[in-house]
Amino acid sequence: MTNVTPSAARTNKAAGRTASKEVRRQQLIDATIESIAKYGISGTTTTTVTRFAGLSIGLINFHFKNKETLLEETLRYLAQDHTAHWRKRIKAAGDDPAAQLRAQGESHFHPDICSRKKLAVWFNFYGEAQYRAAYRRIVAEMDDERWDTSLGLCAKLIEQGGYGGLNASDIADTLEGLYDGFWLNIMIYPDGFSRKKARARLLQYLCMVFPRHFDALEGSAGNAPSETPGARAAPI
Amino acid sequence: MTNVTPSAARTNKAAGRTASKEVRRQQLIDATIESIAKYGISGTTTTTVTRFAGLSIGLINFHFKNKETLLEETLRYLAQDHTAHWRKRIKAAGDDPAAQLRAQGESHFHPDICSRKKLAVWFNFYGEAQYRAAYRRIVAEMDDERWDTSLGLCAKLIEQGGYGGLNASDIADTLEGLYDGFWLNIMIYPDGFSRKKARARLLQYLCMVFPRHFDALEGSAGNAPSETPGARAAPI
Amino acid sequence: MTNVTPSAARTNKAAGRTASKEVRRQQLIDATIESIAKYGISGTTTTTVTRFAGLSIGLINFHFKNKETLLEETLRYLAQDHTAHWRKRIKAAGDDPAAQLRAQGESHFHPDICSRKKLAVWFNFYGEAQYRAAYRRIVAEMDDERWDTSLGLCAKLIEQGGYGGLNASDIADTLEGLYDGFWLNIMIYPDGFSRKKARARLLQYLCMVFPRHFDALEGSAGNAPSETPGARAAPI
Amino acid sequence: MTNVTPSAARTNKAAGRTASKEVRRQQLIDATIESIAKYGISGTTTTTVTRFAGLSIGLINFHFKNKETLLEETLRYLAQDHTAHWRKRIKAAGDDPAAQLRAQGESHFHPDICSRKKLAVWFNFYGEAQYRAAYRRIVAEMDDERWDTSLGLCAKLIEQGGYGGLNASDIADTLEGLYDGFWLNIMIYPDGFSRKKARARLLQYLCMVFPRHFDALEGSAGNAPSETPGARAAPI
DNA sequence: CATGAATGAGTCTTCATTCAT
DNA sequence: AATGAATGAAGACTCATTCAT
Repeated sequence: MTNVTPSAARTNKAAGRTASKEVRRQQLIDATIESIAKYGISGTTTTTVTRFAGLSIGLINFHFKNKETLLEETLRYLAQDHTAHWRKRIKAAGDDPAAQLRAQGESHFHPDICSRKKLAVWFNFYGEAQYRAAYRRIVAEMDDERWDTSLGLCAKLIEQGGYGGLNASDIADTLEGLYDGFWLNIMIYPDGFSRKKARARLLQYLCMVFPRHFDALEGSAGNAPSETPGARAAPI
Repeated sequence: MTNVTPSAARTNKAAGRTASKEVRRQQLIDATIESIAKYGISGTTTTTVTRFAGLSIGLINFHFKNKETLLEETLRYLAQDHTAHWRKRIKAAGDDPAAQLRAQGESHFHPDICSRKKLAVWFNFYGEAQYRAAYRRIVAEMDDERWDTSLGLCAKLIEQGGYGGLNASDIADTLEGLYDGFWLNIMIYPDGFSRKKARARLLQYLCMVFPRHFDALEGSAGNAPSETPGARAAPI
Repeated sequence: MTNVTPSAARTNKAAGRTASKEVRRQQLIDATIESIAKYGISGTTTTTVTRFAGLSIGLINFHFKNKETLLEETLRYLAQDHTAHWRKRIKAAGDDPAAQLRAQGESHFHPDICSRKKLAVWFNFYGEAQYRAAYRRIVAEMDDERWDTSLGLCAKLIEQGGYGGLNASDIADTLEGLYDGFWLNIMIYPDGFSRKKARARLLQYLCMVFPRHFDALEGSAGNAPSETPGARAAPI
Repeated sequence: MTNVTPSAARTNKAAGRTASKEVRRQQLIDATIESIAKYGISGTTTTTVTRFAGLSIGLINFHFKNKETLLEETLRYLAQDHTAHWRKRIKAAGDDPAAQLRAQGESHFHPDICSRKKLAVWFNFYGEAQYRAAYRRIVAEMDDERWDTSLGLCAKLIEQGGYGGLNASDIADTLEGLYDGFWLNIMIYPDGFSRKKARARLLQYLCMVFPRHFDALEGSAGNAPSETPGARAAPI
């Protein structure tokens, strides 16, 4: 996401009448993320978005059918952004399924993906998902692919490692829970639960499940300096 | 939560002008939960709430300072409701810390707590938490107590079981992640991820971590009929 | 229509919070007529209407579903107002079909019905009728009843008078044309074509068609002082 | 009016950058008529007009001072179109005043003039005439000439035929009423009142007024097949 | 206590007009 | 000449809150 601050806004304006349709759309989507992160979906108005984008109000309805469409496109962008991220990381991890699973998992807690801003936006959309079919569809598509990939990798590990009683589907479900749950905790308790802790807990879990693939040392290494021992500390 | 259906609404009205302040407040809080579950926080208006409650619009501002206060009271009610539930379950579990930890965990996925309606409300509040300090405070208070209790129980188990490398705080964090993550998945994929599955996955995890306390069989038992094998199935 | 002038508006406001729903609705319909007469349908906004009514903008959407509904109700009111007027006049005309036909015809040019304000409103609706089925339905219902009545009266006169080659339907069509055409001319050329002239021309036509029922003198009497001899004079 | 269909639109575009100012103006006026006929004046935007014309939005403000001017020019075009039509018909009718009057009258109901599209546009402008002096001026100019011509012809016939009590001005007024009234009825009840019927009723009236000039047979001939006997049938 | 009509600030959306290309 | 992205004023509609009854 291009970093659009009020001062950057002026630059956008300078880009002015030349900017291509695609550029403007992305500008508005970025501004929407800023706005939702700051004011929530219900506090996000055409005015807040265009103010962040440094553009005039009329533009939202020019580049998107309406505000609702802008919100959906924003969610879609976030989903594709995330999916593209872990796909790239898996590819970069080589052929080892263990490395791939770890790469996928750690992608969730990478600063580019797991910023407070983006988490806030995600949970705003989750809140609305219950009664917005369009949101659910977008999220489900992303989750399905992620889950399927997860499942495939777990299955390979189980086969490779001869892990007797394990069920790949169970583990994929648990991983999914950890990803989402850690996200929520990072969002609500940024001082008590960090990305680093999340990665460490994730590795610990993988070490426990697939001991012959994940080195216990690694897990405990990630674990080491428990930044905030004791209570979860003050929330945001 | 009292079950407020439109037909029940009429009954409320019949209770009429004599109802005590406390009754009216609870009636409005229940209606707020209904409304948020159905329309989300942003779609919840004084009108939707009072319609669910079968009362007149003027009443919200009579019994609560304003709509915002009503929302906060609703969140507080949910938090206390949940806390009371697991406290009672722990008490009922006797003196065994393992049974207590399990009771606390399973409380999260008990139908009274983990209904689709309530989950929807929770995630609506989480969505807004980012920029509503009042919500964060209410949620944090509840979470802290839960986490502390969790931590204490894990510590006891570690001591009892002589589990070498384990760190109670790590496990409490992971449990917290599983609780929240499973909630999200139950909410978004009610057909793909059930309360039953959530309980099974939770027990599996506990078996893995505290094998000398939780019987592996139990875990696999809860695991048994994987209702929807394969893909996560259609969302809501 | 109650005469709502800006000064009267204040009185409405005084009537204030007590006014019954029916009264408020009529107040808004009256204000809509004022507004359309002054600014046309396209120039009629929620603001102009409520300003004429001396009420706040929010009220339109409280008493009517939306602005469109208010417009339809206004047209319906005008149609019913007109229909009620000629029905009453026919009744007052006794049993003579000639007197009844004349009464119906003259009703169109009675000051209560054929005011510049109301004509302006009628032709605004006619302009939109082409692509608003709702308007057409309302107008058609009124017109059908009027035409049927007209037809029946003409048939009686033909039978009574032994008018050989006449066809009641033809005459009803011609009368309908005269009513509408004279309305348009009165509206556009108030100085060149008056209600009085319209009545006179109507009677002339009736005298020509039904000479044994309508006295030629009457017609020429109504004709007498041709206020603006020569050209049609300046428009509005 | 050139027939501008979407496919023709592309051709216009092809005519492209070389088209003369006059051609572009007419193209826009034709598109305006299409647009008003379909969406009404209030629904006619720069976008609907340019879409019908197959041109870009910027052009309206390039070829006309503003949208209002385009509307006035469109009305002026319609008025001149109509005037030119009956003038040509009168000329073609030879020297007989009766034939000329009839020619003028029938011009109103000629398919080129009395199309549903054009009627719709006329009545849209009449609706706005009340508060748009510019429209009234344009309409009045056309009407005055028509009325004067009508008056002259009637005067000649009265003199020729020795019609005793007749007043040319009265008849011109009545004719004007019939023209406008029949137009309205054709527009609103295309299935119940046709151009053919309108011509027949007009001739019937002329036969009645000027029996020695207009053959009764002709009138009854035009009358003959009353397409829809009985009620006026469904509106548009 | 309770009601619900009334208020008006705030939102989304439309659209005539401008202007850099 | 022509284009169409950009602007922002103005419109319809929503809804928390007030208050007379």
